Amino acid sequence: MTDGIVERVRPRDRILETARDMFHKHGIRGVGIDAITEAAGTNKMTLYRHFESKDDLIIECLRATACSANAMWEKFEAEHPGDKLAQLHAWVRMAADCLMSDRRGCDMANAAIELSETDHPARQVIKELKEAQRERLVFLCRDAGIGQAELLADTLSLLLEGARVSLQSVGSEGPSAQFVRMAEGLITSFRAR
Amino acid sequence: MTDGIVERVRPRDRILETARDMFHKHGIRGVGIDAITEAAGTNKMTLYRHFESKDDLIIECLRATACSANAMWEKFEAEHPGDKLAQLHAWVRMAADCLMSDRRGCDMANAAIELSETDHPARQVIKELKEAQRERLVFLCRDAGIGQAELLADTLSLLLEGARVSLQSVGSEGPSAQFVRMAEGLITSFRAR
DNA sequence: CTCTAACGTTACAGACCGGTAACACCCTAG
DNA sequence: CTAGGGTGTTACCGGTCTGTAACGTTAGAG
Repeated sequence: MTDGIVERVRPRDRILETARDMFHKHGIRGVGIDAITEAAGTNKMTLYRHFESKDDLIIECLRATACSANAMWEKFEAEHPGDKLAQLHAWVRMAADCLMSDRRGCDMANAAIELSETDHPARQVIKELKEAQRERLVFLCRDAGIGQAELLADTLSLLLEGARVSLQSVGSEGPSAQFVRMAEGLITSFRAR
Repeated sequence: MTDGIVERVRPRDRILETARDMFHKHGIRGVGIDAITEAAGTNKMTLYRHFESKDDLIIECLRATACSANAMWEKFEAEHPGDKLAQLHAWVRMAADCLMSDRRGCDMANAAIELSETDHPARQVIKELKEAQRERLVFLCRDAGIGQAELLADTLSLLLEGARVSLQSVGSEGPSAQFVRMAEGLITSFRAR
């Protein structure tokens, strides 16, 4: 009955990882506390000893997602140290991989849509984290020597956001299939200005 | 106790309109049958006499939304008969108005995100209706004399989809604020090719 | 070994959900 | 006037949800 290494992981981390995975796959409102704890190999009481409420768990999941995103940015810098343009192309590639390997878009955006209450505690977190991502992309474009850096960054942001949503409504054969072509075309176009 | 004209509208239509409005504002999973019937000035039994289930009601709401969208296209043609390029610009203006006047994006896309089950009956409807919208935009671009019509149409689609999602996560000051500039820039760029 | 803190188990509260049954009512077509 | 279809009312079913209480168990630090 030993689950080996898995059992060595602290319940809190197991809950967090399981919740992230299940929220991502089935949506926040589509997953209950019981389902999470069972999948994490623990129980409801333990969950509520580590998280104040489901909303609190949601927020922690979003923070963890933001953490993963930040790790991506560090990977870009590590793989192309100093070469900001190469990092921008790496961003496009990463985004495309994300579109191909996963049919459920961005956790932040999905959460923002699901949690329609304007005063939901997660909304502020989503906004902050999304703004941070936007800023990083703007800086990357600027440091890559692109004139209208903000406009390119915002355009790329909307394209990716749109592609991840389109993927969920019309599937992988829809407009999102052209994402790389669009993004690379835009970068080329902006560099020529 | 007479509600005047409102009372003259058949319960089915009142339910449909109310459900559309509430699903749009609060999300599908965020609105219950009881809340809809109460807001529509009727009751649960009457709803279930006109709709097989909540899923059925959802689907009918989406069809109604698609109907409204089709009315938009006819308005473009009526306002700029034969002038496809003007109609394309009208599409951009319409999209921008939509972004400014409403903080909750596209009902289809939101539903696709909320209804994460891959076999949900609404998914097929969403896909069909979204594909129809895509086709109309492609034809419009083509008839406007644009060479890479599919690519422009898909890019504009993703931009709008992304803008509507971004609006919900970062608000109106985010990347979506630049939507018109992006769209018009793209049209100009594609026309020059 | 003992003490303690984390964890597990069971049961339950209270609310809400989608959906149905039975029955009373009203308005209109004939 | 009357028959009947559409509508309203009430009560209910079974299920699921978040969150809590009380108590038993385990494992590691000292």
